[in-house]
Amino acid sequence: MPNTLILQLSRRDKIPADERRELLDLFANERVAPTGQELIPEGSRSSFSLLLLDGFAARFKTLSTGARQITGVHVPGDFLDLHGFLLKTLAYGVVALSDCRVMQADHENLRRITRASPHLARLLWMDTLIDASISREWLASMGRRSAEGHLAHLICELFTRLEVVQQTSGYSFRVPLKQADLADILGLSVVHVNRTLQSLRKQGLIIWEGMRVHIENWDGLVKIAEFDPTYLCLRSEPR
Amino acid sequence: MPNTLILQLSRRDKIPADERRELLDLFANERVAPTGQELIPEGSRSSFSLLLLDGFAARFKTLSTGARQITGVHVPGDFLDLHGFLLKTLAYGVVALSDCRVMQADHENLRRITRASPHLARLLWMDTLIDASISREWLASMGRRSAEGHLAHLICELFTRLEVVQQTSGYSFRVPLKQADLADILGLSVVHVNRTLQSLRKQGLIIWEGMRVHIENWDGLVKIAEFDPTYLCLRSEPR
DNA sequence: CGATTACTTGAACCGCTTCAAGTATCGTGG
DNA sequence: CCACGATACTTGAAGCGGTTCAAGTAATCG
Repeated sequence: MPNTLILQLSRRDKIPADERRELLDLFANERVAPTGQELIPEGSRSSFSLLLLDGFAARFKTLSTGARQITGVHVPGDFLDLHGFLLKTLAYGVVALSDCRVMQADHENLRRITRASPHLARLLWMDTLIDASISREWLASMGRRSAEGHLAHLICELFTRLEVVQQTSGYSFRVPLKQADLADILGLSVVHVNRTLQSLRKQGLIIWEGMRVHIENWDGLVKIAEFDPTYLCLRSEPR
Repeated sequence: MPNTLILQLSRRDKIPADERRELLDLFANERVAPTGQELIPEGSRSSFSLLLLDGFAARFKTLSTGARQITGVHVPGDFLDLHGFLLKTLAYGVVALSDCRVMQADHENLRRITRASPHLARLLWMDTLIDASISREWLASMGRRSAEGHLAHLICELFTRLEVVQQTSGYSFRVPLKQADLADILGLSVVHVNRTLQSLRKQGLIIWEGMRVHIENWDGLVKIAEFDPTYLCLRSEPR
């Protein structure tokens, strides 16, 4: 079932059949969470980590004003909280942005297979490093890109990540994000997200209708986003 | 020599003497880099990772406009690019913000000791996870905190991190950051950083003169920063 | 069909940027 | 030892990007 994870990992390194089997055996307790449910509460401790099989989820932090900042978006094949394996206490919550299907990997088992297989340990470590790399790229977006560049960059990133897990068809893909979610991702107000989307539409770069996104002009979008996929580490090499 | 690394790690877990020895043996080729030198060039590949022994360094990305965003600040005892061990190609450069002393750990050796000792592997993995956790907290600052809250939060974080490596005396510490560096960290203009600093000073929260910072009112600073150190994982527990 | 939620639009406002100039500090060569 | 240049910091004023408030429209759903 967690084939999307295998798709992600094998995009970055070769994974022998026995390691695939060990990975797949890791997961149990498949369950479904409806849109809006807190999959992992803020500041919680847990004895397992969740793998997202289906849907979109987001890491978030809520400030005292009630403002919410989303610090990461997860697509199928992503771990939601693999860092919880070692950090123990999570400073952030994870919420389902759409209906989600997840499975859990007990930390006990993670500990067992990472001790037994240094290569699997490195692959999982790498997974958390790519996660971190995305956060850094988001920091650059927040700090130094315009609202338009930032949004364009997000669209480029989501498209690229969804392509890896085969959730695109041509330049079209499903993104179950409301404009309010986008606002919390981009650190903008909903009103401005709306206007920024319109600007991208008027330039003939994208079509965003409901939850379907179509990129009309990839090169143009990449250009105003200054999108360079290096940070997503999509080359397969020994890790 | 790399005692600050041990200070950091043992703040999060117990480290047996033999592991300490193995860690210390990892590092070689101590060298000094003057302020402004690029310790690691943008987009580079490397066969070793650097540990910062002394000074301040920063991860940065430069956009086509020439604007620079700093996505992470390093203090003594921090790895500058431990993620390079597995990611291979680094999307970011690292620059010395002050005169720095560094040592290097060959990836070959990292591979050897992480294979031999699962616990050391987990400690190093954890180190990169804390790094990621800081990035996420920075995202929350960038997106949803005011300039004042953001700067206050940075000061709280730097104080806390420097305390771990015993680089504070009371509420005073040395921070070799120019206002231009602060601007690139906070994603603001130099002018506004200047005004925001003045505002914190006028409220009697901090004294920032040259490279010396003194926190006059910790509780007040924590309050406007909404600083909660959970994300720094400062509790010692089995990892 | 009515209620709720998502999206859209307009207008006033404000936080931060930009531009431009001035001051302070410090190292360096004459 | 001072004059000079370079760099960091500071200040003022105008402008813009994004927010906020408020209202209206469209889509969704029991």
